[in-house]
Amino acid sequence: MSDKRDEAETDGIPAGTLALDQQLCFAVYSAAHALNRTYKPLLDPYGLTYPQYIALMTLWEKDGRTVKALGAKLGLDSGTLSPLLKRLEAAGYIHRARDKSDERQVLITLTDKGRAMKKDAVAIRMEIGKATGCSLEALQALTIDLQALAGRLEADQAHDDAA
Amino acid sequence: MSDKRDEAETDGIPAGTLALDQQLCFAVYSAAHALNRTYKPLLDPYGLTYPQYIALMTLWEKDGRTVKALGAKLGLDSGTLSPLLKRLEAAGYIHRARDKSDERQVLITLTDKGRAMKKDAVAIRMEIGKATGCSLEALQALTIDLQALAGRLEADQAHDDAA
DNA sequence: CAAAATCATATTGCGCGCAATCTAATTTTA
DNA sequence: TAAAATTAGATTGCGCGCAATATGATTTTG
Repeated sequence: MSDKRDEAETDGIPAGTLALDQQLCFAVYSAAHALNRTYKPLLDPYGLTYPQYIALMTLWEKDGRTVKALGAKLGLDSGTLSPLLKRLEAAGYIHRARDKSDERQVLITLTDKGRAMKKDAVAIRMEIGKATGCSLEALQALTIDLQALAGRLEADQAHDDAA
Repeated sequence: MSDKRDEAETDGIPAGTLALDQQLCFAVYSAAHALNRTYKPLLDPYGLTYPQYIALMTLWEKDGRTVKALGAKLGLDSGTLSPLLKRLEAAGYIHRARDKSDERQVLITLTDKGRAMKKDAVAIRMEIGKATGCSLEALQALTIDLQALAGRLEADQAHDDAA
């Protein structure tokens, strides 16, 4: 009667039907939490959370961004970034200042402490790499696949917004 | 002087040094947010959040779990699950009841509404599949890689706990 | 130039995620 | 069996993430 792979269920929906995408979304969900939990003990000594650390990373790449530019890079809005950046400032990692030429904008710049943290991040990077237990090639391939997935999902959302 | 791929920076840390793992952790972070945002408009009509939907999925797979068993499956503790399950109960998707043979445990069972939702999930599944724009094979490969990554990260954490 | 529209950021409210703590039930052990 | 230890959940507090709203600053329009 029913296929071997999709065994019948009492509700009439084969057991395998929902499996794949559920597995994907659950796998992304689980991997994000697992990474978060791996970073936590490494960042706790610095009083940093994982999202705060990610924000610092983008500033190491290019300092002096506006809140909006940071938000575009991180995919976060001011509702998330404003309080996060206030906490990063209170912790001494960044400085916030209104742009004199356009008072609507707030420029985020690294402090000495924020720049110094970049050197400590090298050790954190090695710990994470060790925890993943993956080769650099495998991590790179996975990264590319994830970027492609996120890119297509975002494009799809942009498409829906236009409709 | 410096290698072509790792151009020197003013702080002495080559630009490429931090890039790879940053890209991976950021890619996982971004993909999780993108998936969440893709699910949101599909789940809003049902008054469900993405984590609530994931909890329902695990109950479709096996109904009548305890809170602890659900937490083990989802990687969540009671601090997250207790209020989430109370909201799922208030929305009419599940029923919570103390186990008569062990009053410490709370058994979570699907209501008729909760079981009926499984049929609607088929349409949601197809929307997500379309939004990813990936072949089933590609999604499956990505899922396996992510499961492997999460598995190794969790094993690493368990190892650290023992130390 | 003044009113309207737009833009950048901040604030509020709600739900998730986690650590820490609390309560009640069960099991261990002395 | 009584005391101690363990277990399952619930609660509290804090930070993230997002929608909705508010506030000023700038730009556009009439």
